[in-house]
Amino acid sequence: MEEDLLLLEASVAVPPLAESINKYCWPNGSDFATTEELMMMSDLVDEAALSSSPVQQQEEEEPRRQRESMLNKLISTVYSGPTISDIESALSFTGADQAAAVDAHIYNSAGPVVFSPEKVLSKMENKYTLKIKTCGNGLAEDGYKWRKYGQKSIKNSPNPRSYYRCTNPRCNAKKQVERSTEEADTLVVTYEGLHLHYTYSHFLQPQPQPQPQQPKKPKLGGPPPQPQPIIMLEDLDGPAQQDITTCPLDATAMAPAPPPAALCYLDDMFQKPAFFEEELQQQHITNGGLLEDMVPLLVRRPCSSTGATTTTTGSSTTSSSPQLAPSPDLSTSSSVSWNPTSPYIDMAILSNIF
DNA sequence: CGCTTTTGACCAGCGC
DNA sequence: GCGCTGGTCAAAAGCG
Repeated sequence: MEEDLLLLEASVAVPPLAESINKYCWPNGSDFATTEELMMMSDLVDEAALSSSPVQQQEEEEPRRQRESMLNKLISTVYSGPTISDIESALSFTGADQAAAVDAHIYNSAGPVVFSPEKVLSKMENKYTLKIKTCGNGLAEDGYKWRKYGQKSIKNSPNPRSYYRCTNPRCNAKKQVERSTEEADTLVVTYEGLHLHYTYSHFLQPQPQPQPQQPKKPKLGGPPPQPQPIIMLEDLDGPAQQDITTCPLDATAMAPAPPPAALCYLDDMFQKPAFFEEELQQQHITNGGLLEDMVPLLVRRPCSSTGATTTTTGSSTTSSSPQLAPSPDLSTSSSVSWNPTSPYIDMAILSNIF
């Protein structure tokens, strides 16, 4: 493919970038570049173009257009889920519910609109299942703080199912966790409902690095949480797992990788640019940082080709202290300390949205 | 003391 | 209507 050669040429022309591109190209050793990786590559190549001479830039203008076209084609090929416009459509309700109007405001490019979470939930699929590889420690973190409110033994399953609810009083997100019967080191986590907030600790509460080790609850007893769990997103509507990702993830970010449509926005957020933090902080102060504040930030902030030096360092200092059920079967949730340097955004939110 | 987990009871949905 | 099953409630206990 000619366009592929352009990418390769760009990486060769700028040696430092070549390393970076190699880092993002198939970082998990697979032979398939995810759309996220493609977008990262695109940004890196854009940098190469910007660092070139004006003449070179002019000469590279056409290849760049071709590349963008190629990326768009690839994205449209790889991703068949909801698009940004779908999301905006889903969020752009002019609800008659005045209570909802008071409680939830979002903005789009056309100005403020009223957003009714209930209507979004009814319109969008708000339940999905994750299969989470636990690396032997039986832990699964997703950046949220959960409170366990029940546990039931399930028929034809040797493992009990635990029920968790988001501790945020304004959030009705829930999840069910049970250990897979097929794979002992895999947890089946079913998320239900939208988080009406983001994980404050990730964006707003910088923590000292390295993060101090938090004491673990005695009943845990196991080894410290280890990074790089493997997760797979499973569509409830079908038995087959979607080929979402098997990328290693930070243990503090046990959440599905975002579908590609969100990638250009996520890429920006991973940088945590000053404007973004400031905006988040301001909105957090004014109304407690609800999801409806988060979403417009995602939607309003289009992909920027400037400053796209994504560094997914993903240091994993999981200091969470989830409590185990009496049986040594599963353990997720609770008391998450999000590593502020982690590149992983609140994927649970985003996966609900996208 | 406040928060979280545990666990039996209760409830609702579903199939027969 | 009845029983089964999954989901939720809430009091008690545990923990820091």
